[in-house]
Amino acid sequence: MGGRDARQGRTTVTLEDVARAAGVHYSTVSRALDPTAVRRVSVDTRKHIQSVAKKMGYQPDMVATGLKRGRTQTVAAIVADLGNPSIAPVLRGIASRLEPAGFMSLFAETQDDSSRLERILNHLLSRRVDAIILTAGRVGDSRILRRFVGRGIPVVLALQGVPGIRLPSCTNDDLLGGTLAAQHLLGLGHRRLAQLRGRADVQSLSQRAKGFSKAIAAAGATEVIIPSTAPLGTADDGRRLMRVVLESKRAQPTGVFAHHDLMALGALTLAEERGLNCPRDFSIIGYHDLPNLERLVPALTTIRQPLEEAGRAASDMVLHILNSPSRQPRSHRLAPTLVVRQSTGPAPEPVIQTVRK
Amino acid sequence: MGGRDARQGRTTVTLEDVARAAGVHYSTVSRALDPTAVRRVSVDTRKHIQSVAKKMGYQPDMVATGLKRGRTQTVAAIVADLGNPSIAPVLRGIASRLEPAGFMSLFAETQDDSSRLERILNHLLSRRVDAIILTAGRVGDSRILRRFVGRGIPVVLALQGVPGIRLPSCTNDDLLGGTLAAQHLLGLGHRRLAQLRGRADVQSLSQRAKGFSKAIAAAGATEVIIPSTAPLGTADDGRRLMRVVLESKRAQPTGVFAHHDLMALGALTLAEERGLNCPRDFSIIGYHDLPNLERLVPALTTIRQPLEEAGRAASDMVLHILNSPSRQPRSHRLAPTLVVRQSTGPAPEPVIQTVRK
DNA sequence: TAGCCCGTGCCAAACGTTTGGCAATTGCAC
DNA sequence: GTGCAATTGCCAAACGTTTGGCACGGGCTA
Repeated sequence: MGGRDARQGRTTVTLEDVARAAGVHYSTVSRALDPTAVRRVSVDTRKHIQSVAKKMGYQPDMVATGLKRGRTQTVAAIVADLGNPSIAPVLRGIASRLEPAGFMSLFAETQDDSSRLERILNHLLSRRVDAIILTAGRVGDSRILRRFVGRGIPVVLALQGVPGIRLPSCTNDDLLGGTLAAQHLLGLGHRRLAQLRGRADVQSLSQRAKGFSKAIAAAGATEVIIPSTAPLGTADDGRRLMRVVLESKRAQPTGVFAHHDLMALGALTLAEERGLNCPRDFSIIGYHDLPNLERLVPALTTIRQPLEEAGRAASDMVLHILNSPSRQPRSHRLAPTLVVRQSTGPAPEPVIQTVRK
Repeated sequence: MGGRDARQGRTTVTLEDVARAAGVHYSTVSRALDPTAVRRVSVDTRKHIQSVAKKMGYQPDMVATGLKRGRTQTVAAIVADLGNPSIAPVLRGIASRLEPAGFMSLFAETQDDSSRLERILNHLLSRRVDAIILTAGRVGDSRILRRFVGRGIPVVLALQGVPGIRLPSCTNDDLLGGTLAAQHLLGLGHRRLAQLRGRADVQSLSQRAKGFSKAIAAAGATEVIIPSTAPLGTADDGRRLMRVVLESKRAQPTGVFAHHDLMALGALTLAEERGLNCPRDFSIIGYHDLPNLERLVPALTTIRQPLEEAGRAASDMVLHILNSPSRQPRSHRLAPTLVVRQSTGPAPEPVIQTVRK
């Protein structure tokens, strides 16, 4: 009695405890603490109850609330791969928006496995999560997702769309990204350009390719087509594709666009092993602006996507849907930006480069 | 009637729906579906009910279950920074263990902010999460955590301990890591060694330093002490500390141990800028085995920690506590391993190196 | 054939909230 | 001083599940 933190042990303090302590009925406590039901309880009882509740450390049980109200003030973000360095900023953007709105954000990982996605969605549904933000869509997932949107739980897509289902989404403008890459190289005087492409069946990558090609065509410059593509977008892929470029009999491109920073990295090291100097002999530009790569020599020019903003925008959509479920929000497309570093420079004098073996 | 997926709309199917369809009381359905209550219902009613439930797509509502049972079959893992590349494998290890045990694992991020940690813990508590795995401990957090262990919810620490509170934990053996680094360099014939240290007030880092120093002393070799430490462990820090080494008037070390791969990276580029060749003139070894760095030239020799195993071990502890809350499990300490690549080699001939400016 | 016990299924009370409805109280105008 | 409305607080039913207890019936033993 009179001690600090009188309550102890594993017991949890309920509405009824607060009511007893405050000398009112527990439903009055519930009303006093619910900001939307202000007018049902007088202002001084309200104040009194609030102070008692605070003193007792009362915290509403979201499980009970969830059962009664049908919503749990929780939004889940599902990602394919937590190890992907692009993901953390997105999740941070999500949390930054949801938290002030009174929602908790929880994260789960599919490991790019559709069956795991299904299990996660089942779990979340049975835990009555209020909405889902998905950055992990794969081709076959529309069937699974359809079951859930049918259940009335809002699903918003971030970063990538899911083919086969129409959902509000917030993606990056990869077409513009490819265009920016091309325009940068063209602006430096390069007239023969090539791209090291990622998988054609990934929409974002094919968009990058398209934006790049169109900008080159529009400027009347030449694109040296490399037919093969990179299955994974790793440094090894980059090396392999760059080898194709360098061993081609045709005139070499002086500007290269890699669809992924790691590919650019691999391409760069291979070219330097073969005696070429970047950016003197050729320029290269990557994509993603991966962390920890700024320190490379030469530091990589790249395309940066507004990841945190993508997370924020996706959360805003979710909040919008939860507040006014009447109408679906419009999908966004966010603009990437060019980050110029040392791996791109003026086009070399127009002498056909020969590879020194 | 006869159609596929007769049920539709946003309605959810409850125990009572199943009971009506199966022609039994809903409590019988509950028992038929609960594997621990097998013996209260005959085997054929059981089978019948199960098939009906499956056909109707019944899924128990964990919110209602949670309210009644007090547990939600959910474990949360809290991390400081989702962008830290060491984290994803740990979380994957956690999920891999929890999932087959019937638990869902959810992730949350503190952004290394104690107040956010407190808010997250409150949220999780009010959502009746069954246990918490924390990899985000900071010095001041013991007070916050104490409140939660008092509430009877198991907390297990992974990767790093939290000073000031005794909790079952599963950490990496940094002392051994430092020892391995030293022994590797000593085995290559290096006799003058130095370390680029991280913050002394981070326990894991001071342990690395200690292991390294002790192994050198035990071998009768010389440690060139660099007094300053790296506040962040970035490449910039590495450059700065390496500059101190190279500009010292004393005889240069030939083997260097950086407490973080990125520091090693910075140190390496600085040394090469100053005309030194790695591994001919000096060897360097990092820590963490960061992804995407294998491709560097020279590829970094480093210490790899068993991250996924740390996640698995932490989950095992959680499951153990949940199954038999009587006794606290013993804390683990996991052994890191040495990954030899190209940045370490035989010690150069014993000629005092001079830095070419 | 009577008595017991066990196997089976139903009832109803919780878990901690929210919330519509109603009763009690107050303040006001006449 | 009475009637009325407005204000405030209480009751109780729900949300979907778990689970102790009880009733019923049938098979066994005596």
